Amino acid sequence: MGLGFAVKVLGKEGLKSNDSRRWQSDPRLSVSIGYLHRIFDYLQESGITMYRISSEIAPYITHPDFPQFHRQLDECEEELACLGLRARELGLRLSMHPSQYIVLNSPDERIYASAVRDFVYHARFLDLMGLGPEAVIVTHGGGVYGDKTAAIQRFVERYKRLPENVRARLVLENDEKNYTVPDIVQAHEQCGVPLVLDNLHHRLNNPNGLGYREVAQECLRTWQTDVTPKVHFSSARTEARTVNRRNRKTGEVTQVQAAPLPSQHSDWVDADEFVEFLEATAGIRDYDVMLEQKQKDLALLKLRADLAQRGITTR
DNA sequence: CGATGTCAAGGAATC
DNA sequence: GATTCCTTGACATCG
Repeated sequence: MGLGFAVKVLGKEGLKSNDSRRWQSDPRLSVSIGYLHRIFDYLQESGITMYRISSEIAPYITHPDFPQFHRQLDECEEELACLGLRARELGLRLSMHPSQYIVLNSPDERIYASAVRDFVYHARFLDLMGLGPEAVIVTHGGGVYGDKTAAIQRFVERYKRLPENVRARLVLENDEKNYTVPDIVQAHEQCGVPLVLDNLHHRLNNPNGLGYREVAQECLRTWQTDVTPKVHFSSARTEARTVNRRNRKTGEVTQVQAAPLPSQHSDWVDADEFVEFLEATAGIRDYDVMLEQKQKDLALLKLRADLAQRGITTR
């Protein structure tokens, strides 16, 4: 089982995950690629084999108002091939996760069109790196718009019409508000999209009270036999945090103990909870785990150590 | 330098 | 139909 983390590196100073300057400063994908090389160095040093690349890696590349950014992939073909070669040498499993604004099933044709543009850019980015089918693009079901069946149907029809290289990488994850595991299973049955199980989202959005084993069985079987399935795992924050709250009228700032929202990610993985998940899903099929904790790579390394103490080894 | 405001983008709830 | 929240981190701006 491989363990991965998302985007931001905390274990080493000065590692940026993308060129995040504003458009006025002419940010560039080539700068981001340089950052990724440094991150790959760190992954190699720390023995981490899975990583989610920032979706902001190519700044403004699909922004309708800034055509000067739209050709960045063409400009960086060689650099991307070189970066991808390195990723393969290091045995990295890479992935991407477009932002919440990318909604394939929106009834608004313009939003649909921009979602396709964004997926096309993500897929081409991974293609230019020469990565295999394990390098997936994760998305959510989108909005419900008052009729979930119709909304799922729209996702399915549009998925079928995506370019082949996008369909080869796009995978669907259950979310904490709209699309449950049974909902995304319905989408899979109609278009074949592989499914990513997110344990925390499942805990928050599980009206039928399904157990980890049954939802894992449903999701893991949706992946081709030659690609290792991926799940998302995170422990929820349970402790209250001290937050500064500003009074709207007076501007006065007071410190308040904020109860955790059930959907907030905790700093660290609860190893007991993780083992519980492992045991619940044992024997179904091998899978990789993308961790989504606040402490990012540090949480991964701590979990790896905690698991090793229990005799469980991870990549 | 620290504090605060802003950011390209959607959806849903609220009025 | 318009406004606000959701949630997030880093950049930009202001004092």
